[in-house]
Amino acid sequence: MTNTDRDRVSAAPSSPEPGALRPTRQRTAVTEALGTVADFRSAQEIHDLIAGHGEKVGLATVYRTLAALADAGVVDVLRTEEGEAVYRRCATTRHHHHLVCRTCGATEEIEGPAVEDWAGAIGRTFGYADISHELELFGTCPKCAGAP
Amino acid sequence: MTNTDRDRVSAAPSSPEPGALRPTRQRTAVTEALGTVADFRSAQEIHDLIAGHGEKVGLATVYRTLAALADAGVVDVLRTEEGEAVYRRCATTRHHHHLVCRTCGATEEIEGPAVEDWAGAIGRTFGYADISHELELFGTCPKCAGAP
DNA sequence: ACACGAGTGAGAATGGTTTTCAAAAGCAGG
DNA sequence: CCTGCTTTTGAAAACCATTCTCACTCGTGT
Repeated sequence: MTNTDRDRVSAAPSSPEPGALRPTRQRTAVTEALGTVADFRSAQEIHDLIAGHGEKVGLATVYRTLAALADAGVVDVLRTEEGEAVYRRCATTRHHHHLVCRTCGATEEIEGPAVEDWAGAIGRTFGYADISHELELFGTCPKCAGAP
Repeated sequence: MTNTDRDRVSAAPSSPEPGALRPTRQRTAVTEALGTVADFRSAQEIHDLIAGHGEKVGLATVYRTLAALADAGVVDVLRTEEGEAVYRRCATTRHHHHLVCRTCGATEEIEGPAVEDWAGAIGRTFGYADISHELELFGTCPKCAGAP
């Protein structure tokens, strides 16, 4: 139920393409805010970011927009230890993972073909189909390790 | 306050080792409930499970006990897509991962020394210290693939 | 049995996220 | 520039998992 499942009415006189989002001031503000930061941010932080920039966008709209973007694969979502959702616009839309500094939040995008293969092999071993996986690394970045 | 000052005991008589949990009816109920299921369950589901068994344990206590068990490494915790925490008593307390059927929730415990090494190597490459990682596989188990 | 701290539970509080719904904005055609 | 239709928005309320509060009970060592 967390899906952005809109009922696309086929009776629409001249309905455009399905799934086409209307470009609005608010949505622009969200994507721009995402562009100004390099690490994962919560919806509320993004909301504050926009506010600090002078614009005013409702929190609900930020959540909606973020969900839509995540849905479209434009942003990556992951959950903090506490279960809070954090978002980040990634350089690539391709499948990849992250190495996140648990102190400052700095993030590196990483790929691991070996892991992908390994996951597939494990799946086959157990007879599981349609294997997918979630993998995130956490650590302390050089900067934070140097100056605690 | 009627301070019966005779207990000037600096070495508290009744606080021996830290981390020693007192065995109570409630805690037994929780661990037993965990023993009757093979897959990951939410705190509330476990609470219901206990209730269905005739026992009555407060939800808050279930949460507390689960947290303690997770803390002790006796149960594994992971987050569902929606951010809900789910718990499972695993066969081993050693570090491992899971292959979870996304249809029926059946779970296999898996180990991947190669992945551990890979994670460490990645960390070193980027100069990150104290590398840890979260990894879960999802798929469709043979049973569910056969009879949808 | 006694005392005292750990453990418990009902309900309130928290806090992130979603929903509601009426008003505002977009879009296409007249 | 109007008109009718749909999408989007936002403030506040609803939701819901989880945690906290606090008076009370239980387990344990003496």
